[in-house]
Amino acid sequence: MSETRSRRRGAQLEQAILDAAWDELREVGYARLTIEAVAARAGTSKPVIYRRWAGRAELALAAWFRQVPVPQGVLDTGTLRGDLLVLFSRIARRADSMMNEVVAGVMGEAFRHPEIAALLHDRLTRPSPLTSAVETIVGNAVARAELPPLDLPERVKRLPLDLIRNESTLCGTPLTDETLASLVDDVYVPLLHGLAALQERALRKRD
Amino acid sequence: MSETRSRRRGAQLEQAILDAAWDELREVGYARLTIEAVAARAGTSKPVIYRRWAGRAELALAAWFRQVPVPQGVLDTGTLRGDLLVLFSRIARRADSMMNEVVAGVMGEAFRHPEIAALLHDRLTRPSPLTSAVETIVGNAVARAELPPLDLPERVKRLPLDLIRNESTLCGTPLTDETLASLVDDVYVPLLHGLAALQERALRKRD
DNA sequence: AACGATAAGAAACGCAACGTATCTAAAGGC
DNA sequence: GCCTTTAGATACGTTGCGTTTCTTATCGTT
Repeated sequence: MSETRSRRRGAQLEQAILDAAWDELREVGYARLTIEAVAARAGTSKPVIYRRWAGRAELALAAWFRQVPVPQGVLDTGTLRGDLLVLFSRIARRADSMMNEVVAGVMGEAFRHPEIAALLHDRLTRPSPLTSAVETIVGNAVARAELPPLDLPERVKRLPLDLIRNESTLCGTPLTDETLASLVDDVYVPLLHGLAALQERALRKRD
Repeated sequence: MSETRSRRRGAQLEQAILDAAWDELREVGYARLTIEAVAARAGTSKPVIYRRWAGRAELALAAWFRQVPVPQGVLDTGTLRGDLLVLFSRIARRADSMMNEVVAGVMGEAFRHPEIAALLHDRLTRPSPLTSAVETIVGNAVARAELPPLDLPERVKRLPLDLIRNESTLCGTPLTDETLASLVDDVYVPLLHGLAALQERALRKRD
């Protein structure tokens, strides 16, 4: 056993810690994440971690944010509903792997630490590959004349993720196809039609 | 100091513990809830609590469920949007007092304890005063001919609570009036119109 | 190449809360 | 008034916290 492993510093060490934290998150989840375990796994010690992050929440968020979202290929099933179903299940698949438990756990602490809440909120409301996927899908539907032209409020672009996170955090179990279908059929598609109709109506009234 | 306080048992003791747990929840939140503090506050001891509940999550849920929702007076501002705004802000006011942090915290543990997830899910999807308030409001709007008649899927009845919980858990801070207005104007009202339109369209096609 | 500032790594700290086990004596059922 | 149940008290070992102290490897500078 070589005791000669060189002593890491700076960015290299930071990466190793974040990798270890991510692995721990995947194995035991946020609730059982301990600084000590992360330190052990990264082959370092607690003070090194505490010098960089204030606590579990910051560390977990840093580890999470570093995982770059895999850019997803464009999709076009030919119908709005079909595209949305694919999008929703992609989100759900990615979501239930990890995110929800981390989000839930971190949120619990965000209650007392506004700066953590801010980090989290910022991350989850920022435009993302996901919101632009929504734009593309709706744009395609409009081009197909499945929908009248419409403006998407930011909140509506975020809604798929919010719906899925909500559902998935409450269930614990992975979302079923029926649930995803219900989100699309009972909520999102009607919402898009309603938005388009109301915007059209407002436009007509203005003339 | 009278050491003669009678020794409570059974239901009476249970109430006292749940009251103490609820008070602790309001004071320090779920993240800092400790069994020891609850025991101390209730004037009892840890084993008594562990004999009844398996851990923090179960205790917190029990304390929460026991708090009966205050039945709210009927509301009728004369418009769908107005009624919804009142409803949403009522929910938000009640929600951010406690619920979110407990839900977030419990969800963090639900990840590893399916039976807790089930309890929580059951509680949050069950018909409630809230879902019937939605029914009433929408019913009134239909009666006023603000909306065509429509069936509300269960998911749509639950949506106001879900939207507010989502927003409120992410923000940490109490929801602003603008946020509530955005939920109503960008999401819920369009959704109702879209649902009505699609249902109407489906009906017409069937004939 | 030697020096000095920086920061990693190891160890130990007191603290808080965990969940459990043991014991006593008080309450309620019969 | 006996007897089963169980509340309440106490103490236990354990875990992880967040911090402190100290040694020494690494890096930038001269």
